[in-house]
Amino acid sequence: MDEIVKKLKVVTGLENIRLEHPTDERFGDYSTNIAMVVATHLRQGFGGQENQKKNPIEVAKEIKNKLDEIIDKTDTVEKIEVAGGGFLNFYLKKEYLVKQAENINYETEFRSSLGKHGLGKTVVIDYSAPNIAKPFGIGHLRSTDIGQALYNIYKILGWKCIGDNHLGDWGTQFGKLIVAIKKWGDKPVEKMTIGDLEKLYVKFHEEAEKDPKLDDEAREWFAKLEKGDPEAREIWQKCVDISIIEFNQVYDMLGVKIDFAHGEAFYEKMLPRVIADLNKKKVCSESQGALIVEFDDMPPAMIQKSNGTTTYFTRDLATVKYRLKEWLPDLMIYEVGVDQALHFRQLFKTVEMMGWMEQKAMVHVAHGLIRWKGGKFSTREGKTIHLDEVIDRAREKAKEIANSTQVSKEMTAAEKKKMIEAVAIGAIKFNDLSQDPRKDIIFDWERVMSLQGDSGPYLQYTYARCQSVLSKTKILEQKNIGDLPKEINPEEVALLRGLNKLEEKIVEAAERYSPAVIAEYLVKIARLYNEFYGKHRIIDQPEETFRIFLTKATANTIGLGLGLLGIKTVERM
RNA sequence: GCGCCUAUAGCUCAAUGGAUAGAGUAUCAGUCUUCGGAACUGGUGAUGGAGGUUCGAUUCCUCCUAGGCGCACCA
Repeated sequence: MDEIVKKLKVVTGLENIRLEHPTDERFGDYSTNIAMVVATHLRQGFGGQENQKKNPIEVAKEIKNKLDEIIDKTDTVEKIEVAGGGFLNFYLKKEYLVKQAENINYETEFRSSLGKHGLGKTVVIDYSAPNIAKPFGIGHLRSTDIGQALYNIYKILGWKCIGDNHLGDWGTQFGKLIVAIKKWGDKPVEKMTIGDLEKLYVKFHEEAEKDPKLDDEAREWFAKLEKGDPEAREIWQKCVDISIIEFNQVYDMLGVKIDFAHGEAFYEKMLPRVIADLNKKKVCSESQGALIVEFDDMPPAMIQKSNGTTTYFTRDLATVKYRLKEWLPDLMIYEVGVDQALHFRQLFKTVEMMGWMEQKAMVHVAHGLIRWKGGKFSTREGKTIHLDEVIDRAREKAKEIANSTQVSKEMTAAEKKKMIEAVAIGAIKFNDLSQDPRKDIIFDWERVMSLQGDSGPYLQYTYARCQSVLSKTKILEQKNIGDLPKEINPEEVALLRGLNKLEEKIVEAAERYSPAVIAEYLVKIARLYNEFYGKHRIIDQPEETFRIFLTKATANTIGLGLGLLGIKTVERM
């Protein structure tokens, strides 16, 4: 509310004025604590000694009186109140709330208004990044879901977005894999599945514990690979091909599309140049035969191992250099697990030392690790959760519920299958996206499979419910509302207020790098709508026009929000 | 040993330094003469501990406890 802020500045003479939404509906649409701030300042002797004994409520009353004189009350503001502790609460006119909410129903205009936030700016988002020759686990699912959602959010705000899938397709692990394939592989590489490759990799680690010489062999093979040894390159290429095919199936199923998939190997040829750059700027130094970068407050990072091979730190530096040159980004977001926090702190610092980019323009969205409800998440014991299993179980659950509903009986087999798929994937994605990315996530089958309460399907259900209502009304023009009903009930006011927060929630999600902001918001909207729906009839009521308008705006809000989260809507479920 | 992160209801999560700490789930009790019950209404139930800063602290600072992650030839 620019108008209120502007007038508050005039009255108080202060620049730093922020309006917030009160925690409780009864306190209006906006509130400010400015009177408390002013009172504190007065008490401390700022700005005029004669007022030193003012308490916040008196100050608030003074401000309110002055505001009443200069604020135009014909249009937006209904009333201003002074509340308990000295809060100033602003109540907006219902007509104004409705007018705001109408914006949502003009999708083209609404989107173009959203698109002004990031106009002219570019962001590179690094996400998903599964490892070649390893199955797609739920850890990478988290990076994929959150990364894609951030991509969608920045995009709708007008940023030019570049998504890059930094595939783990290079490194000593391939030395290990080659050794394992040559020693224990029981069929040609091209006939192997990703599961076979994983087993060989696991076997390598088991054997290497008994015979440490295997590690040396693996390092040698990686050195060969880096030098372009034909046999090593061939095996490597086949492993990459097998994996990519499988990953693409996963992305198809998830409805994810990533602009580029420059893996680590892509940067291989640029590495000598990067090392030369570092040397030239004297950013790195030699230590025990290796090249390292040293920091004041962090352990050193390794650029080149003593046997001449590179590390992924070097490749990440090359990646930054490439991205800067190619896309000139204003912001770079890395959606990678928190276990790599130190690596990225070192990387960002080094990039700044090189003068390539400021540290603050690089963000590591460090998502928490996934743990079992009971305790640790042990990958060593082979207890990784494969994505396939999760989706299969979600599908079963969705099918079970669908079979008990009336609507699904009216569906064709194809429609039903599609719906079940959307619900299952929606449930899984929402589970990831509805929590603060930074926190560890407790993997709980019951919660992931929950299709009720705070869940993806709850949103899909509410959307479908809106569509059903809209299909039954005879009101044709649902976008705007001519005359308001005489009275707007509390449920309707609450819903209107909620709907009007869509834009600021999208902005907040981008600022906090947290799709969870949107997920939480959508649940709130769905709840407000369902509460309204439970208490008031829509069709064949005097207020039908207005209530259809609310229904339309709710459907549009949920539809747009779910789209940002990468969750499909369904017309019926 | 050093560094980073986390701790909110039985469980899983919310709360830009603000008003009576919100949801879901579980549990107990209700709503089907209904535009979709994958829904709605009500009850029970919480800020790890000790200090500090502030008009005001779940939020900021210090210490303690518990857990997680990381600390050069893995990524």
